[in-house]
Amino acid sequence: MSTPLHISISEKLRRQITAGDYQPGDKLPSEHQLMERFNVSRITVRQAIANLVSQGLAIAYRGKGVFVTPRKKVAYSLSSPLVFLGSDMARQGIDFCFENLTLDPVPAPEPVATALAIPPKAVVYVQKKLFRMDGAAGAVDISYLMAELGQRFADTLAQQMTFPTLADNGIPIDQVDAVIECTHADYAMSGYLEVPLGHPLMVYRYTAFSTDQQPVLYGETISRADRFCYSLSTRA
Amino acid sequence: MSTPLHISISEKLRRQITAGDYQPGDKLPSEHQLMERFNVSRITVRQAIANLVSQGLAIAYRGKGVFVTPRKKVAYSLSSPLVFLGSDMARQGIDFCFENLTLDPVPAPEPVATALAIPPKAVVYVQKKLFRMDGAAGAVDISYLMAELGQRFADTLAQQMTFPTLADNGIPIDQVDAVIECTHADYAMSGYLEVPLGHPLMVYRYTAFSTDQQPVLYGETISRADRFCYSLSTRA
DNA sequence: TGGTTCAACTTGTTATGACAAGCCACCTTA
DNA sequence: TAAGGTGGCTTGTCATAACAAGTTGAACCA
Repeated sequence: MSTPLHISISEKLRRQITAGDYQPGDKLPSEHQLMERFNVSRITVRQAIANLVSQGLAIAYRGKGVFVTPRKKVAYSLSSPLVFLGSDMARQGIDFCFENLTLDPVPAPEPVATALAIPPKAVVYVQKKLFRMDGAAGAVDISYLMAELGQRFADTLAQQMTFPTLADNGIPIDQVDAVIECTHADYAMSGYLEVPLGHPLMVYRYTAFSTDQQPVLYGETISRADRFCYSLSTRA
Repeated sequence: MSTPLHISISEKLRRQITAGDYQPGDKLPSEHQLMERFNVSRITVRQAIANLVSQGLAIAYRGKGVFVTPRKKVAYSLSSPLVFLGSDMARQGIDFCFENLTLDPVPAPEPVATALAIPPKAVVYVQKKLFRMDGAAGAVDISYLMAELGQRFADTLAQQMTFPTLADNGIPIDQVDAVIECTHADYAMSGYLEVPLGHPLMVYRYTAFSTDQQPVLYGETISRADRFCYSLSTRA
């Protein structure tokens, strides 16, 4: 066997997890128990557990133990971006709500100004929202809205999602250009989303256009990659 | 200071990276040099480097050193999934090619049978392809093709992408349903994609339908999350 | 000059040992 | 009974040590 010990141990545990010997939420044997079971040093056991954690299969709590991570992901449909996110969640049996963190006028940063086709440092409204799924923090949305719209709908935006707010006031969104990528939690995000530093995140970066092809809204939805996925359907 | 040594060291290095002291592609100091610079043990240095790697900022190669990860990501457009992937790459100035790893008839695993609406264990053709961008392994595609199609086009499939092969033979793809999610490299994928275990990956899991609404192809494109992102445009 | 060998340098694996720090249940005490 | 402390469990941090294995370039030989 030229495969490292810690690999063969973490693979053995992985198979036990996927086979159902350890259910989501179950506690794995302690490091000491694994040392005896596999007759290896603690370093090797810890490396094996680190492998599982880095693969998103387990999560360790100091003083408590290592637990199998719950599995199910929530799908966010991209096929019709105008749908209220909450209804998407409700259809999957998830209790969805959002918290308005901030809503302020600021000078537009460079990428925002480019996306919205306005001069750099022109005033835009930036809104930070925290999305909760079944009570747990799941995603943060940071969106930049054209100044006149932000000012006009400030009260509503704090309580209702952005797309419905705009649509209700005669500004339907016609097109959304977006990019999906993967990043890691920095210090700020690890605080918002209650995850460790470096935890994998998905970023949905979008620019929304109104019916007259004018960019109206630019933003990023940053979500826990272990909780979220995106679904879409494309036709020729 | 109650923050662990390895955290403060990796944060120091992270700041140097983001400040540009170490450019993308640059080699970081060796473990030995970092031990002397910070006056700590090798365990601590290795933990600090592991932090950077888990945050996607660096990548380690045995015998060579630790390097700052290159930053630019290649965008894969999802708006028209029928486009030949290579032309997407070429437009971004990327040299694209693929290697046929395997192409074999196998009994369909359960999720494949469900997606293709065939009985479990019915024969399908599974093809593994390795995508190379500028020579470096960037993505693996594992696709399952209905048996009669796999048998008919086996020779062509080893040299040409699947969608063009089907289209050239009168089987155009009309609709693609897909899910995008984030996972981590297991042992097999870390070998294919030349990344460390646990490296973040993006999965594009698709079912392609022909014009008669019949599922024809099911598969997963698994790509390095530090190299790839997905772009899409949706209309109301 | 061309090819091979080898030494030095890199990261990877693994052991042993020690203490810190978080969590929890049990036991003592008021 | 209720409050608080304590001990034993857990994972986290960090040191020293040794060898394995991949990479590279310089020295050597043909």
